[in-house]
Amino acid sequence: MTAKLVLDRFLPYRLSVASNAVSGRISNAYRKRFGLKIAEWRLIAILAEMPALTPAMLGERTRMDKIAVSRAATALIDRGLVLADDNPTDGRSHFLSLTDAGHALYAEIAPVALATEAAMFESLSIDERDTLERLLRRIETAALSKT
Amino acid sequence: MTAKLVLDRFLPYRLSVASNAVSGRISNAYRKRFGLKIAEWRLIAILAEMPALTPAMLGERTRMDKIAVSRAATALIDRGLVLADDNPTDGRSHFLSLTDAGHALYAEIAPVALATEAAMFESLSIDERDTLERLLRRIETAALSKT
DNA sequence: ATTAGATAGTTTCACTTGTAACTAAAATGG
DNA sequence: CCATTTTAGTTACAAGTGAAACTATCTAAT
Repeated sequence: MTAKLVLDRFLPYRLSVASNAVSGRISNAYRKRFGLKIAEWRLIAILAEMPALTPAMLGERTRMDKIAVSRAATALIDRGLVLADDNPTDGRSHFLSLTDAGHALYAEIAPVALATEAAMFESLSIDERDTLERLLRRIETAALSKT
Repeated sequence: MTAKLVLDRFLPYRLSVASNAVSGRISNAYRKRFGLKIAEWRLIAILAEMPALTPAMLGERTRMDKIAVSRAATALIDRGLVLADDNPTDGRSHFLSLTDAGHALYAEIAPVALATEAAMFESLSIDERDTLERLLRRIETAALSKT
C-alpha cells in the first residue's frame, strides 16, 4: 500500500507554516521599530560581522539573489546606513560597509533580534535548538542538491 | 557578557533559508508539471481529504488568508478542478469540492509530492522527522502567540 | 592591441502579493 | 420588523519580487 498524503503532516508544509509564522513576527518587529525589511536587516547583520564585502559576497552569505542584495543595499545606502567604496581591483564591483549610523542601528537591533528569537524559541531546550539547526542545515543541503 | 548575534547561527534565518529551499524546489515541481502554485496545491490536498469546505474553513486548515484562498479557489474553478456549491445556511458562503478532474489531478500529484518530500528528507531518520515536526509545531505556536 | 565572451551589478517589465475598500448576506438589538 | 453592526468573500490598487535585458568592466585568445 502507498503512503497517504495528509497536508497537516507534510513536512514541507509544516516547515513553510512555521517559517512564515516566525518571519512574519520578525518582519513586524523590524519594520515597525527600525523601518527595515528582513533583506536589509540581513545585510546589516553580515556587514556588522565582517565589513567591506561585495554584493556578490553578501549574496552568498545571506542566500539572497543579486537583485535582492542590490535593492536592499540601495535602500541602506539611501538611508545613510551603508557606504559603498570602490573596489580597486574590479571596477564593476564595490565594497559595502556600515557607516557609523549603520553600526549604531545594528547595536540597537541586535538585542531586539536576540530577544525576539529567545521569545519564540524559549520553549526549546539548548539540545533541541542544536538539533533543529542541524536538521535544517541538512534539509537545506538536500533541497538544493540536484537529485 | 551579552550573546553575540551571528546570522549564520540565527534560528529564524536558518528556518527561513531551509524553508525557501524546500518551497522553491516543490514550487518548481508543481508548477512545471501541473501548472499549480503552492496555494492551489494546498487547497486540492485539503479538499481531497475532506470535501465541501467553505473558503474560511480552507483558510484555517491551510493557514492561508482569505484573499489567498479566494484567488487560489478562483483559479481552480476556472480550470474545472474545483466546484462551488451554494451553502444553504449562509448565502455569503459556499462549499468547495474537487471535481472528477480535480480528483484525477490529485491522484497524479500526490505520489509526486510524496516522492519530492522523500527525496529531500530521506537523509533524516523516522525519529528525526518526528522530532522536526514536533519542533516546528512548537515554534509555530510560540511565534503566533502574543508574548 | 582587438575582439569575443564572461561577469558584477542595475534596471525594466510583467507578475504576485498584501492592504484596504467594497458587496452581499447574516446577526444583533431596540 | 427596521436599522446597525458584523461577517464571508471578492475586487482594486499599491507595493514587492523575479526573470530577462542592459551597462560597464574584466578576462582570454589571437
